[in-house]
Amino acid sequence: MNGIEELDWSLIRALLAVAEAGSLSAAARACGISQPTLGRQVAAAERALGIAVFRRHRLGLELTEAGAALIGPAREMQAAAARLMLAAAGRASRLEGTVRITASVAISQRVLPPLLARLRREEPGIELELHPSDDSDNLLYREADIALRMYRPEQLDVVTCAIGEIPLGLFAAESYLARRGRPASVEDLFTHDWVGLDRSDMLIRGLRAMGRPVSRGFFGIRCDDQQVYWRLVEEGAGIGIFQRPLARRQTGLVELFPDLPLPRLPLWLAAHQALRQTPRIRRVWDFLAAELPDACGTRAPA
Amino acid sequence: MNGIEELDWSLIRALLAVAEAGSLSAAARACGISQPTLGRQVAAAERALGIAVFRRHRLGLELTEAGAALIGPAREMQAAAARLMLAAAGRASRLEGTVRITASVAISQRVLPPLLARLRREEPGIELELHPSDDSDNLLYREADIALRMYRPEQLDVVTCAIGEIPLGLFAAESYLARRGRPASVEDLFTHDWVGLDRSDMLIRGLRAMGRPVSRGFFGIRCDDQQVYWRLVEEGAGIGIFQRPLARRQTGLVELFPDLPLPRLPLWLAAHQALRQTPRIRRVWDFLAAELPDACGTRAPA
DNA sequence: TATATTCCATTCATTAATGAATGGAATAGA
DNA sequence: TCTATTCCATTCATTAATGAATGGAATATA
Repeated sequence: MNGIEELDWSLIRALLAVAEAGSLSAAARACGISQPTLGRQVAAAERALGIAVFRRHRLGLELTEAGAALIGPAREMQAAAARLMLAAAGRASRLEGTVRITASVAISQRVLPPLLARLRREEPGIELELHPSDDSDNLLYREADIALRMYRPEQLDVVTCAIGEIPLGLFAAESYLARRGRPASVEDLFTHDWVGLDRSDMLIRGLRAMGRPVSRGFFGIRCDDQQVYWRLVEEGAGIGIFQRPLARRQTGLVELFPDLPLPRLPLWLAAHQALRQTPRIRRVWDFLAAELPDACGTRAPA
Repeated sequence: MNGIEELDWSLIRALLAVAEAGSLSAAARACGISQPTLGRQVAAAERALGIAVFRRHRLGLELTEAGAALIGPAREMQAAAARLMLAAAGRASRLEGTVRITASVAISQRVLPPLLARLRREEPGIELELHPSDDSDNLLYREADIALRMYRPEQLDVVTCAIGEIPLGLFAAESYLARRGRPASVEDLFTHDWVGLDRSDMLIRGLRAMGRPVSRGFFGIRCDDQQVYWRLVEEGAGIGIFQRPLARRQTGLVELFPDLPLPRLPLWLAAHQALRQTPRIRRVWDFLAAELPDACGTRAPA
């Protein structure tokens, strides 16, 4: 290739990865290649372009002024590449390839495994990647094809489907109740130990809506990590609030005041509009839309 | 690399090259790689994208409908890559690297060698590529950094510099004149044999402007290839018209009627605007702008 | 001060990509 | 009908790219 088309486009992508990650090692990890390889690719790009794109220092690589001038076009290539791949995905007709799903940690652990196992049996050509995450970051576009979210994503170009509302319930471990006694009334509930959340104010807002304003200090122990939250309640650290259908499957947990009106968690399925036309993603979407209401207990028993 | 950034960008370029060339072999030649390699790259891209980008048939590869949807984004990547490389070239500060020059065959052979040899001695860090071509295709953007043209390029973004006008002269070989006698008058000229051009009508137009309209058949022998044209006249095939300064350096050729008013050939230097700011290209440009008027005889003797 | 961590750069063995050579198919022209 | 040409696809040897391992430097921490 002659003239200005000499530069291998893959090298441009290497430049962009390093510019974004700030170091060879971090960029190499993100790209799934080795650090020496990426270093060589950056060096090759610099030789081909005739400029120093980065300054090397201990904590990584920093764009030179000349290098910074390349980032705009590199990003445009990236966006165009994304469009190309979306266009191709929209034309793929086989039920093959990878579908990446992101969902909360709780749902990833307690709802999706049996469903996805079944889906794999029904569609052996479709490979599934499950990314548990409680981050509310918008992962949808870059790292997942389908997202399960407890709020309605409002990003442009994203298609959403309401699965239902997940009922919540108060639960305590049998060991806790054996030690502290079972709350005799709703008022009594608030004399007990609770497990709370650290940075999230979800529980505080929920209790305020019940007419019970509390502060962070009300929760003697707090943790945002859902897995750890479950373990704390299971071990008798206090009363916790869970998605009722999931907690009812957990032995050793007792529901308190099942008829107490608690807020419900909405559950939405989301996918990028263009990707959703891809047969494999369409298949997974339809499967989840059909199966999740029952699996999450969002549908009243018939 | 996760998500939609999985596809090696170099494969996209391969797709584009084949889409534009219409066959693996032609695209491979244009890219300077082998046909099997390109075939593999296209196959790898098709596998990664999960669609058939091309239909193979005897005379090459034809875009499928799905493949055609990819060309827009691929072209956008190409444009962005070009912008990136222009940005980099504008930041290169060393007098190093390759400069590609295109000029007519005659000038490439008879004018530029001594000049470029000298430039190489003055600037050993600059590598030069010379592409002789009589094509009036716009090669400027893709295959050459600097072009010498006998017309003023009017493409947008191209900077031009007038070098001067090359005087033309009528010449014949001594052997021809020994055999046919020297033309006694201008009228006598037209009873002689002439070497003409095949597809180009330049000579016909020139003679018409002299009040001597002739048809193609007036030239008993015709060839568009400049090298062959020279050889034919040298071998005594007939009278030819040449750039006077170049022909005067050729032993064995005699100029006829030096005072006969003939059209003159304009000579222009052209470069892409953004590229011309690159130090090495700037250096070559300045050198040629300074040296070419004398070398081509476009400047009147002081 | 010693240890741990993270970074980039280099070496060497392994793997992947490439190109030369070849074959088969289709078409045009003598 | 035979030959020449151009195309894509395949095989095998060669070359280039890659990754594991390693080393040195800089910084933070016990």
